[in-house]
Parts: sequence; C-alpha cells; structure tokens
Amino acid sequence: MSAWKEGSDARLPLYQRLREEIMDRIASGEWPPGETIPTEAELTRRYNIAVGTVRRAIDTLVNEGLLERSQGRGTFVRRPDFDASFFRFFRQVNAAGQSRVPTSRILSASLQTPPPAAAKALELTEHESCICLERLRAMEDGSLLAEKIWLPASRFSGLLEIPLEQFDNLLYPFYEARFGQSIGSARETLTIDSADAATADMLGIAPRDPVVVIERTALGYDRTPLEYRCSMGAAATFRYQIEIS
Amino acid sequence: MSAWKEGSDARLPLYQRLREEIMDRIASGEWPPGETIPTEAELTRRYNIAVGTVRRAIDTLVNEGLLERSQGRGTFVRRPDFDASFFRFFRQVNAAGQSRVPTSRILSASLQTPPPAAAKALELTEHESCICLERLRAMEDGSLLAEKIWLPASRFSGLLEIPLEQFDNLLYPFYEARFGQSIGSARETLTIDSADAATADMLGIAPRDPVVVIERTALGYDRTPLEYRCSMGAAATFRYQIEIS
DNA sequence: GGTCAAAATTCATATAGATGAATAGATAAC
DNA sequence: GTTATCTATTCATCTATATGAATTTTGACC
Repeated sequence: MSAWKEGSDARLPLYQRLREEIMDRIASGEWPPGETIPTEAELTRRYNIAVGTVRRAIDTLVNEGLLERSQGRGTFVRRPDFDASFFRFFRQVNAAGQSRVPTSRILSASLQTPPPAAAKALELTEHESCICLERLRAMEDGSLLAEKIWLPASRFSGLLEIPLEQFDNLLYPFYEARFGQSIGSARETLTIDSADAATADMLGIAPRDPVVVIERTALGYDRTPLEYRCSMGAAATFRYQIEIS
Repeated sequence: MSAWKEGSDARLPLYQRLREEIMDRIASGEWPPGETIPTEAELTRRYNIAVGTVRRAIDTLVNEGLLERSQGRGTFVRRPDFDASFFRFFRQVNAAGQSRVPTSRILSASLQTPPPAAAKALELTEHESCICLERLRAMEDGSLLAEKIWLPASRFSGLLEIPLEQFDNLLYPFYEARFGQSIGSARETLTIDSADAATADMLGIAPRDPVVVIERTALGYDRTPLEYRCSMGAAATFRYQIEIS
C-alpha cells in the first residue's frame, strides 16, 4: 500500500522524495495556494514514515519559500510575493520601512502577433497570437514605471472584453481570479539601456537618459510560461542593496 | 558545568543558542575560516545536548552559508566567495559556464584624508587617515571596471611600502595574508549614474554614457568595517538575473 | 618507502517518543 | 447572546538511538 507516485526514485532519501511529492501536489493544484497541506501526523500515516522525516521535507520547502508554517493552525501553501521582490529594486520603502503597492493604470489592451522576445519567452509559434497590455505605474516618490505585458491569448480568452478600468492593481491575483492561472515562480533579467523618445516621454525624462529594463517571465506552478513582461524605469531612481556573507 | 557563554539567553531554544555560540567563535577567530569546527559528538558532550539539536544549529548555519559540511571529514568554516557574487552582475561567464577572475592592475596607492562617504563607511573621524587604492580590472569580454578602494590606515600599516606590482589579483586573501584582516561579510549598493569625463576615459566609453556604480563596505568577522570600495563599469555590459519563487 | 586493506572518525538518514506552545472549536456559565 | 474555560489539534523543541556512507588514519605487508 505505497502512497508514492510512480516518478518517485526509491534511491533518493525519503525526505527528498516526500519533498517532491508535496511539490507535485502543489504544481497540480491539488493543494492550492493559501490552503493547508495535510498535517504532519496525516503525512506520517499516509506515507508510513516518521514525523522527523516529514518535518525535514517540510523544512526544506519552508526554506525555499513554498510553504509557510503556523503553529497550531497547520502548514500552508505560500502565495509568492513578487511585487515585494520587484520593487525592492527601486526606492519604494516608506518611512515605516514597508513598501506600498504603486498605483497603476492600463493604457491599452490589444491582440498581437508576439514580438520575437515574447514569443520565445512564452514558447509561442508565429501563428499563435497573444494579448499585449501597456501599463503605467506611479511610485510613491512620483517616479514612473512603463510596462508592456504579453499573455498567451489561448489561456486568457475574454480578457479583451474586460474594460480597462476593471483591471486590478495587482495582476497576478487578477489572473488567478478571472482566468484560473496561478503564477508560481518567475525569472527576471535586469539590464541598463538608454531611453528612446517614446519611453522618455512616458517616464518624464530626457531622451538618452539611462533606464533600467527588467524583463520577467512568469511561470505557472507547472512551469508553463504564462506572462512575459518588460518594465522600464528611470535609472536615477534605481537602487539595489545586497548583503553577502 | 555549563559551557554556555554569558550572553546566551536561556529563554531561546537550544539550537538557536548553539547557533549564536558558533557564530561568536567564528567572529572571534577562535574557529578560523577554512578550518573545521568541533565534531557533532564533541559539541554534544561540550554543551550536554542531543545530536539532533547540534545538527539543527549547524543546519541553519550551513543554510546561511557560514558553514560547509563534508561527510566523513567534518564541518568547515566557509570562506565567503565575494567575487563570484560580484561578477555575477556582469557578463562574466565563459563558454564553460564558470566565471574567471579578471586581471587587475593597481594604478596608485596613497595616504589620504577620507572623503565623507569613505569616512562614514569605515567609521573614521576626520583626523584618522586612510589608504586609497586606484585599480583597473579587465574583464574577459574586454570591458573594464574602475575601482577606488579605501582602507583604514591603522589596520593596514606598511601597505604603502609594498610595490604596486606585488599586490595580488584578489585583495581579500592578500589582506588576510599580509595584515591578518579577514573579510567576513559585505554590504553592496548598486546604482546607475552618468560617466564623468575622467571615468569615461578610463572605461573607454563616451562621457554621459550610463555607468553602474557598486559601493561596497566589507566587514570583518566581528563586523568592523575594513574596506570601502566604489566600482564603476559601463552599464551596457551589465546584466543581472534573479529567480523568484 | 610505497601500497593495499582494515579500522576509526565523522556526517547523513531515519525512527520513536516526550513535552511545550499556539490556535481553533466546543462547552458551560452568566 | 456573550464570555470564559476547557479540550483537541497542530506545529515547535528536544532527546535518544540505530544504521549507512564518505573520508581519513593506521598498520601490515611487500
């Protein structure tokens, strides 16, 4: 009566196998974000392993930020907070030390043939169309962020019928609520460029002024690319701090 | 017969107290980088706690990158690899995927009154002088990095007598070997600026071109600031990648 | 001296169980 | 109904122990 899935490699340590089992359950949506996973005692019974081993598997996932423990309540599937990590790049911490979500406004939404970068990131062929959103975000300090966002049209059908004012400030919960598409992880690349005329105008800076370009590919829990976005902000407001040890 | 230090807070869990004990021993130089710490069995005896608790304390420190385990050999105090983390910012990965240490040349070394930023970072008063090094580093792809490095003169006496050619390519092992000053951690801040004429000339770019400025304060294991450095590179060669999950 | 094999050391994995602390839900008292 | 208390659940900490795997040390042997 083994509860292990087929893919599980018996040569691996038990705690690693359990870790992958849990990740699979999260990826498949069986244990959705925000909900609890089974209790330690339950997992102990289900897989017939010791509590210590279960705790170790959960420990690693908590460490990786996939799970969150709460004494007395249970262990929850964590909803990753992308915006905190993203806006850390810019000077977006107020006096209290906490970052506020900037206000944002969708400028346009349209159906397009994906440009090469977007097609590559979203793994689309030339024949598959995508939705392109243009968005302007205003930071607390008054600086601006110009964004272009590409989504695979097949997974977001009906989005173009939604009036632009009805888009939420945060897009990922919006994707989840309206289209059932949950973002589980993302890859970002940060480069520096010079502003072209159109971008400079949007950001309120001079042409040729340096801009920070952040390209992000956001993936679902099953690692399917769900969104490609390119954000540009004036480099003068950029600041990134890191501790090394 | 308690082996605990005085500062240890008895209200804290044992594994956290042991974690701090180990950190203190590393900070004080009692357990120097590159060497092993006592074995799990030894710590078990010394503090009269269970192996599981010792392992948990070590686990967290391994996770934080301070220690490194090696089955059958022991647990070692890790020597942090700053350059890997630093050059990750730039396109410094060759075909094999591994980054090579760039060649560097010291242009000058002199005794100075610290400029405000350096004085603040090194916690020096106006009356304490510091050593200033100017260095140029050539990356594999041909791009350059111009650096100014400030050191508290009191801790690096005799440095100015060393011929510039005898400086090692990597400064931190050099500090450790020649002056007994080990770097344990660092704080970096990354911003974007426009190149002034002198910097542009050094880097071989046009004036006003965007440059990446990395300010680093390097601390000893006891968290005394030992070095302040300011590195500038052409923003065009800059690239930073991050995974969020 | 050099080589190979056995032994000792040290971390890695796993089990079992005890006590404590935070939370949530049910029950009793008012 | 509201409040206070008790109880069950669930994770947190800690102990104790056993077996396995990687590495180093030791010692016999040639």
